[in-house]
Amino acid sequence: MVKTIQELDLKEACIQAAREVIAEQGVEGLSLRDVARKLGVSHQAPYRHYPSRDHLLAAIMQRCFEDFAAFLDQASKAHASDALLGMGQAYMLFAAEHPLEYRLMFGTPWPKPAAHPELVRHAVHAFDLLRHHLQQQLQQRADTKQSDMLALLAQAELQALFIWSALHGMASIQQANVMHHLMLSPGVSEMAEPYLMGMMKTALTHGPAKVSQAIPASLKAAHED
Amino acid sequence: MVKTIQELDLKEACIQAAREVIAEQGVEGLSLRDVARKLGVSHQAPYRHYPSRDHLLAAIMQRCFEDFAAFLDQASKAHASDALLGMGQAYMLFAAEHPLEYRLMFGTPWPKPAAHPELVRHAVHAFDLLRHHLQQQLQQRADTKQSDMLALLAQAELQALFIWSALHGMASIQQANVMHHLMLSPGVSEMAEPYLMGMMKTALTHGPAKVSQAIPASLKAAHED
DNA sequence: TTAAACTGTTGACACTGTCAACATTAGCCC
DNA sequence: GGGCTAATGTTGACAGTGTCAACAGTTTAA
Repeated sequence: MVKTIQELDLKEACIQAAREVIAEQGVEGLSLRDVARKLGVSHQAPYRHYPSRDHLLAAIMQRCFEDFAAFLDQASKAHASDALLGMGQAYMLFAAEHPLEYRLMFGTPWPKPAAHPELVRHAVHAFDLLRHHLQQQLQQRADTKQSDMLALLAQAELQALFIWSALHGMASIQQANVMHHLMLSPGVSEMAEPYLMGMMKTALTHGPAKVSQAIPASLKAAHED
Repeated sequence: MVKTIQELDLKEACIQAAREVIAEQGVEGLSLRDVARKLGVSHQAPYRHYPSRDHLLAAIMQRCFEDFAAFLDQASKAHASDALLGMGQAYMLFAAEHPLEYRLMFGTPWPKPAAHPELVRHAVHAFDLLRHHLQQQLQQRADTKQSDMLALLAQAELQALFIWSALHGMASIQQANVMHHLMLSPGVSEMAEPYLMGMMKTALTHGPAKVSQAIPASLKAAHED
């Protein structure tokens, strides 16, 4: 009897088939039975390789993070003159070209992190690319003066979180396809992303301004009625 | 026979019960049959008021946007000396105190927008608060010089998108509870939000720097293998 | 060779959203 | 009032889902 599943490797084939289903119907439409049908296999076969639907999803998400990190890494190297800008643009490019993968990584409610430590590791690695790059850059600029290494690292992390926030926020907005509904002035939609990049550059150049921490207790009280 | 559903208004009671279920089990765990059980009513009763599960979800999301917009509006008025900062901090406060509502509005895949125009209207309204405020502020600063009204509006929209991106990105990161896994330097986690506010203020004060649009075609090509 | 592990199959269970048909009630026109 | 219609709620069914249990074949190891 000929095996109909591709290449005799069901575990791998599950991931591939699931990614296809996700590409067709979105994450919500993914069902284990669907991938089983797609592979011409009984509805319980995938269960021999993944203890639950969430575990298969976690495996797919892990792949996405690997691809994502590799893409960012490649971009920062290929664009060495301004690697930071390269990474930023690569981030947005990836989100635009792989909306479903991006959604899977950052838009889908995660399974319990404790159950999927590998997934967490790979996700953190993508962040570390950004963190390490910023740290090196700061260190390079400040190496003449003797600087506190720890403070430098902390600053790099703050910058990384800022950059990540801005990029992720913009990518989310673009993915939600919500700009069409905002009735923006002509051209604004296309300028939003380069504008954001410019603002980030300004902020990173000048550093944070002082803000008065002044959310009044009155608001909190009025709100927790 | 005594009606057991609260206050004889099943349509309204559905929304309330659904929000409770969501608060307990998250959006994914919401089922129409659950809310029916919770209200002591047959599993088809909610169907008389909402044509589908998505319509009930849309109604709830709409409520959330109303609350959210009202909260932002109140904050900008209560904090008139720097209304923009007030709105920003209110945004983060709302996300922190109502994580499930926030997730519902910005983290859940939306139902087809065309089927729920009211929902879109309410969501856009929250954005308009920010846009109008920025527009007024720009206009006020520039009224001595005669400025192009249209360009002013476009600039306000760019600023609004920038602010929204940064705030939404940071809120998403905080909600995902992912900072714990990043092994950040001590104190960084708490400083991330005020740091972001400072960076936003800097960017808004100085305006965007020029960036070289230089994502190379080579990357795109290498990527679409 | 024999026992154990791995991998896949069939069948069941509880659960879901949704459709169809039926029952009850409220309101309204004559 | 009587009767018609719409609104509202109920019961029952159907297909689809994730998951558990029991079974069968195949590979591996002792």
